Amino acid sequence: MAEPEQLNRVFAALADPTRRDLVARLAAGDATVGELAAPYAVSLQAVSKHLKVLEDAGLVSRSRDAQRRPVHLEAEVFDLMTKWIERYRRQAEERYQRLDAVLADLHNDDRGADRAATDEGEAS
Amino acid sequence: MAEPEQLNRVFAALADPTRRDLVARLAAGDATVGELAAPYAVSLQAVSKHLKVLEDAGLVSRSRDAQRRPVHLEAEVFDLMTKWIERYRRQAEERYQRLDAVLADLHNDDRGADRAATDEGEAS
DNA sequence: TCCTTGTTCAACCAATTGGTTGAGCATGAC
DNA sequence: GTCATGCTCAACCAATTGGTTGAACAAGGA
Repeated sequence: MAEPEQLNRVFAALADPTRRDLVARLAAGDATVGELAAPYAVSLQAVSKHLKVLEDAGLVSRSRDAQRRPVHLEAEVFDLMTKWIERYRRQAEERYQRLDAVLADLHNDDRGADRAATDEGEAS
Repeated sequence: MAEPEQLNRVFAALADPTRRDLVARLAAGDATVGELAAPYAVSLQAVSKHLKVLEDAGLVSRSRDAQRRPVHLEAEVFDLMTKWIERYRRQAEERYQRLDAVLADLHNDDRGADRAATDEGEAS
């Protein structure tokens, strides 16, 4: 899958609180669709749909065990997101630091100018 | 804003490639709506809507400069996402490590049993 | 073979989303 | 005041989404 398209799907998948909760519970271990659906007020079919969304995003995989379809979290996909996020956070932070440096320089120049003026005043 | 609701909005906001591109460009510095809209094929109003989604998610803020509305990236919100992601990634990784340890133990036991059996064979 | 269990598929519905266009508003320039 | 600029608001449209129910499928147990 193209990376931008996968980013679309992963972010969209995690935009739903039910799906985030599914991911949270799957981090503790694999589970079947029935087990996953039990705590929610919605139908089993709705949960099955949510799992399909997560699967299409590459966040989970499903195998087979008799009638059951155990669901497994594929945590590597998280890296795709954190890489994207960290890249721009770092860029923004570096920009702030440069801005701070410029402001600090301006401040120092001001203080330097003040001190020079004072020195001149004292000398005159 | 409640944290789950903000997570909904932030993830949903970044699920759109145009909005991710806006964030990427804003990481390089503030910009006006017109500047941001220029490279895209869509109308200025569409970009304005995208910026509203990013603003509602807390990802950008807008101030005023005469007729212009400079847009500014609020990079702190990224932390909310990375905190959520890292929590479950760590949990999943720890689980894998425990599983590896169990498998290694089983393997050692097997080798131990093999060796014991061999020893017994050799001893008998 | 038929039944039960676990799950998916299909059709439908209401709400949301991303886009459009046209009108309107805020602000500085004349 | 009038005008131009930069942007938002409102109404609308097609496509997508999250939910429903009912039917169908896959696989083990009686």
